[in-house]
Amino acid sequence: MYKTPSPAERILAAADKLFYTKGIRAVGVDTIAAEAGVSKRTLYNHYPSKDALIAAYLTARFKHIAPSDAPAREQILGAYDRLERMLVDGSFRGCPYVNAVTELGDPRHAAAKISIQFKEQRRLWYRALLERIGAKDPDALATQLQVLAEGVLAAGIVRGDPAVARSARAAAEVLLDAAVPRSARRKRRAS
Amino acid sequence: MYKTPSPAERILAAADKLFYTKGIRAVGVDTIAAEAGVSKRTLYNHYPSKDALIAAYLTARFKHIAPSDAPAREQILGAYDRLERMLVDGSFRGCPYVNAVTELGDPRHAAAKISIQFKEQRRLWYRALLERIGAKDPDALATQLQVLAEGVLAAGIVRGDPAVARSARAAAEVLLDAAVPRSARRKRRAS
DNA sequence: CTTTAAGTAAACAGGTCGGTGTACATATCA
DNA sequence: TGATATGTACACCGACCTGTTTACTTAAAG
Repeated sequence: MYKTPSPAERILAAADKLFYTKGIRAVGVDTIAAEAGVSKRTLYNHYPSKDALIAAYLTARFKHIAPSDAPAREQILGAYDRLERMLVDGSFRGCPYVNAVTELGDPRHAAAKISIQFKEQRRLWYRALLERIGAKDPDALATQLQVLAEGVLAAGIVRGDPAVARSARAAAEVLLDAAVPRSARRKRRAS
Repeated sequence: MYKTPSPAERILAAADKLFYTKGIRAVGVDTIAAEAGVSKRTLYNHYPSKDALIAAYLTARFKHIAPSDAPAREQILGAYDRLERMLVDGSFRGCPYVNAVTELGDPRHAAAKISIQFKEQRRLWYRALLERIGAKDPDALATQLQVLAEGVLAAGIVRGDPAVARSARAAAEVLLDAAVPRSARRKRRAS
């Protein structure tokens, strides 16, 4: 059923794994080529430079969150549950976009632009859900919820305690309760 | 009045500036020696390795927050105001401890231990203040406030919008209001 | 005056990095 | 069959990295 992955796909998969877990600057192109089971020449035939490979790596991680019909509050709080699951995973290394900007330093690098786009996409996801439940000032609250998530990712790098994610989830609940008008907070019955 | 800084001090100052603004891996010891106006030999006489210099750089940044008699709530919210000021500064590059762990990757590096200590110290600073105003569950709330701050630092790396810090401050106010018992929230009169 | 400590300048050692050049193998398709 | 595209294997380049060595200069202390 599954086609054997093409060289380009294997290269990207190897780059994803190594760039994320070891760090972009810590991994050389030779290592990626070896991990992909591909010669360095082939790697450079598919990606003209390491920078291009970095950009492809970040773009490929740019996963859109599947739209869902679940209650908005559940979806939002679910994001923090996912963070908690990421934290317990041994290969957790924080946010790949923040890491890339940190490691590369240069704000003109393509990675910087991709990272900004990703963060904004996430913020808009929060905001759309907040508008759906009629939260007041959904724009500011979306920023707050995302900063909270960002904080979990950052804190998780230095000490991956999943309790941090649970605390953030609890904080998000407080913020939601304070911003969602009482009329919209009717009890949901089991279905 | 000011003594001319010793070589060791100049080296540390140069390392601080370059490590923070350009990144640890992006800066070589030669560059630091040149910036300090010191030969490489002298640098290695004071710091036996780059790793030792990195550790010294992080330790030197380990500033304890000056204890203050100001109201606890003011002190806590003031932390977010300081974040906002950092964001507008052009040389802002996020949290040096998180950056170091990200850039070095190795969790056994001395930088990792130093970073954990720093983060825990900050968390305890929040907690002590929260206990003083009788917040309920000061331990969890301290974590939440710190995650919020951490999130501002991380978000500021990819897009240094100071509005993020203001949003975080507002979120902190909501969290504080929800956790501080009504009895302790008596109006403070102008003095 | 001489000794000793601490500094400079510059070359060097051994290694890794990103990236290229060359020669050879394989597979597809006209 | 033979042309073309795509792959491998591997040596090679220049640049830069951490860290060391050598030889020379200062400056203060006994």
